[in-house]
Amino acid sequence: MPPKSATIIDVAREAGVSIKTVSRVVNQESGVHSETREQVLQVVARLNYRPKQSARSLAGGRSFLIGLLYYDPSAAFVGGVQQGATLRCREAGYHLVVESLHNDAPDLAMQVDRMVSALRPDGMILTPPLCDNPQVLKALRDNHTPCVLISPAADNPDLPSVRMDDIHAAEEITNLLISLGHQRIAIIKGAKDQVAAKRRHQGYLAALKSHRMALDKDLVVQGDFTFDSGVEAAYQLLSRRQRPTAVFASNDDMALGVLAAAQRLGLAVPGDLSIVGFDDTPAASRVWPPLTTVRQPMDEMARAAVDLLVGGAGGGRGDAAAPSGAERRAMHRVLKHELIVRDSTAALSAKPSRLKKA
Amino acid sequence: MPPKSATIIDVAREAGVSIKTVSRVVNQESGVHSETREQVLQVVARLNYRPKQSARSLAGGRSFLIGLLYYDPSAAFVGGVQQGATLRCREAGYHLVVESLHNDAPDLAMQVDRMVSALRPDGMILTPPLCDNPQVLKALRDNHTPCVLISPAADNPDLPSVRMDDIHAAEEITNLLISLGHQRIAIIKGAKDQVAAKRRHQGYLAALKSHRMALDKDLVVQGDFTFDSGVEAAYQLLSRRQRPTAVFASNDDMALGVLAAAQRLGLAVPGDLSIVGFDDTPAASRVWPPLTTVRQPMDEMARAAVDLLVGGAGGGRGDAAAPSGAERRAMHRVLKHELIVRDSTAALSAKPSRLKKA
DNA sequence: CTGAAAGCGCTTACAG
DNA sequence: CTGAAAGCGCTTACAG
Repeated sequence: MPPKSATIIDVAREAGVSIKTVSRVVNQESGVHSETREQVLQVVARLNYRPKQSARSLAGGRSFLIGLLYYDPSAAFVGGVQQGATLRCREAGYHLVVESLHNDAPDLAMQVDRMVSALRPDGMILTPPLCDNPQVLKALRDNHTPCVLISPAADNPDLPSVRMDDIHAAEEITNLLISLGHQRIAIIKGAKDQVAAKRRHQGYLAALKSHRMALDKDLVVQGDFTFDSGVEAAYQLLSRRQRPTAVFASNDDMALGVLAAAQRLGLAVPGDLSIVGFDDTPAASRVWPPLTTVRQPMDEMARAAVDLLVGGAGGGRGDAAAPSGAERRAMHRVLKHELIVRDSTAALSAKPSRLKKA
Repeated sequence: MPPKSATIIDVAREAGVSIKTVSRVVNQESGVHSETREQVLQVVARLNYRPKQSARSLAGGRSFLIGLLYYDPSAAFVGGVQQGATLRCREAGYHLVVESLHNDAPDLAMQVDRMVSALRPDGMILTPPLCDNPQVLKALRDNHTPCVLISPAADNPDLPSVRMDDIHAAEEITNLLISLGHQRIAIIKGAKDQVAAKRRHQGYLAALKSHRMALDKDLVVQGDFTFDSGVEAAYQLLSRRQRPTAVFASNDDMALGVLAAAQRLGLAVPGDLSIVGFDDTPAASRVWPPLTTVRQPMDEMARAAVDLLVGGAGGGRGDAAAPSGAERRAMHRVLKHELIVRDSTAALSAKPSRLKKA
């Protein structure tokens, strides 16, 4: 027989106070005599009392649950987001419920609705591409569930968001290549329908422009963020009569593809070709040479998202009054990224080597 | 004002029945007249009624929550386990709460206790190394929380578990190398304190033995499952006067390290050296050549774990009667792995090439 | 096959 | 600074 665990009534009885006072102490409300508080705290410890989420939730309307919705579980950022979110949730006394959703499921809205109306999470964290999915957003709004968007395609005026500055990061990493003496710097663009792809391309263009370097259309190739598209793009690029001496792949998976292709072609990296990626995925540091890339502050972004949700920032309820300017700024946080310089980049060598046969 | 969502009372009123009958229909209990059932179902649909988890949990003692505890979020298997678990949970009407824990945190037991006594999950899924941590197990037992261990070091007679057969998988992949004509097959062992490392080593030895191949101690090197340890082990191995022609790294991260080292030394893979790993991590197929490896059926393992928990298999309560033989077998499931043959392995070439200079 | 009552363990709103 | 009462929305026993 599971010996029933202590309830608030047990604590109240033992401490000789009302349950309301126990509740006050446990919830750290002010206005309790410090002696009374101590008294209660001791009994709480002795009985190992822990308020039950279901009872608090039913009575108080707060579930102490935060939801995390994601699509592709293997996407570079999901792991980081989840890690940051669980940790921050624990600190704040919340718990993280995760749900893996297909972005194009026909019953997507219903799946979200089911989860939200059953669990009543106090907030929801959405990752791309779900954070840009109108169906998901509507289901959440209909249920009056606050949410925070991680790296949305566009800042939604009504919904708080957290992201990094893709444009500047891309500009910086391109600048790094330029500062190493590279003139023929190719870019492999990401999936057409993803805004991150567009922003990184913009950053690349900005870097060239600020150095008054002409854009060579031959050095711009379309990819789709997959390893295979990186391989293919690399073959295109490296078969040109005038090879690029550096490639900026819009994410690590594609950069890994470029590296693989270069190796097959017998090109030395970084000797014959410098390569940079974006994301700092686990694989980026498990190849040789390890990739120079950009680390997205995923965990910090997730922590910030949790803070927005539990901190009573209150944004995203959908029925709130129009936010003021300052509120708007607090609602859209941009976090600092980090340039990770490793061994896949080097100064342009004086005389580029010939293609060795593969 | 959030328009209050429908409660069981609303449904009962509209359908002209008692709330108990609504409860029966919603919970799919038998013994309701089919006309009544239809009637209720219609109202449920019209009002978009969904029972609230907190109320069900408080009244019924079931939370419809399953917990997943993990340590290293970047560990190869965590992603797969989580994916399988969320999906199966959704099918079963449950939700997955995740928690990232440090295996050596001083307050580990308390962290587990806090989560469990607050949330009262109906079951808990434990991944290595937490599934072998006595503190964690004790905290769960004290709270009478059923749990399932994923790939535990040893089968616990009282606790259900799900795992794959590491020994046979290692034997098979070693056999693959042997069948390709390799005679000098090195192994890089995994972390000393992990049972998977030991089992894979056993499988390697079994394969050699069944082919009456002598064990060359020089070809057995200690690693610790990290990329760096793979690099280091490879340098040791490849600097021997008699190089191995194939390497079995006990996991993909180390195999990637071997690949990186081989490339630095100017060895062709698989031409000069065949490499196999274990895990089928994302990175394994994002390098060139892609790695031959073993896929662990993580998602299926997680699904099986959820089934054991919600299927009322009832194991793991810690206060149950001693299980019978058949029960014991059902409690310890072993799932089928898969050999993934890619391009990092090839038949032994007639004349091994010399070391090119790096 | 159906229902009336009690109760799960908390918080809210109100009093004092 | 503290407490008595009501109620959150369900399920569990129990009746019939």
